[in-house]
Amino acid sequence: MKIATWNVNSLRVRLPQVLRWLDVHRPDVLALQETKTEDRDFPADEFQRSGYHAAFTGQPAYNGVALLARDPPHELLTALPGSDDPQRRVLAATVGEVRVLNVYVPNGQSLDSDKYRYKLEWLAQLNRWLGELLHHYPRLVVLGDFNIAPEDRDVHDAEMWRGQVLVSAAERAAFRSLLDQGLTDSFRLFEQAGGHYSWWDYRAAAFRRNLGLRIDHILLSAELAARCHGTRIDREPRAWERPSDHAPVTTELS
DNA sequence: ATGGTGGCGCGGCCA
Repeated sequence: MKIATWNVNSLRVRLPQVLRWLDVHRPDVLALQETKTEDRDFPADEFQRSGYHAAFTGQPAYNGVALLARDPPHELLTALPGSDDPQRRVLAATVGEVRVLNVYVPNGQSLDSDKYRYKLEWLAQLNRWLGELLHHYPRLVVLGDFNIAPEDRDVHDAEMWRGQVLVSAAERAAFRSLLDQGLTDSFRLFEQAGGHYSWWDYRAAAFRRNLGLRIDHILLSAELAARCHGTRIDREPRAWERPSDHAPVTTELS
């Protein structure tokens, strides 16, 4: 089973790239973030023609998450439990025997921002939900744009980034809490080296110079981690014309 | 050079 995640930074702009990528890689599940698409405008028909069912929760201009799946997704949830947050950042569904939780974690903007406090509170809510999720769904994958580089080796220049948003100690502690509850960063099951990134700023030719961060993750419950054969970051679409600033990440499970 | 690029939507916000 192939499960992938991709922050597309506008599905309207990136639809041809997503269809192209799906056609080549044929994942069983693709989680999208930053669709920036209202539900009534979601291009479900286009994905249907490519053999994918779609589940989605979106809003105009910002946020928005979706799941594309070859088998129909069911038991949909579109928010953190008990949350009345209007920002569309969560989509959970069951596909086959796997529970999939697609997240678009808030960016946080800067450490002195209200958005940073919102990010940490959002992560605390996710952490509070996770124990229950793992209890109910031993085959759980939590994936998406976490907007956190977990360790210095996930950052192109750790000294330059030190203390900034996406790498701060509080964000990393929140990410670590997800792992401590029983999730595994599937990328690190197979690759220990630095220099592997999933996001590169549009500015300053960051991709060409590989000045990136690894902030898109596929986290697996113990049962799924034991079945994981590999997780890779596909840099190819980042080099296409008019790319997303994020690369897709894919994991393979037996 | 507190810049740079991109998306949304048409001014300013967000990443």
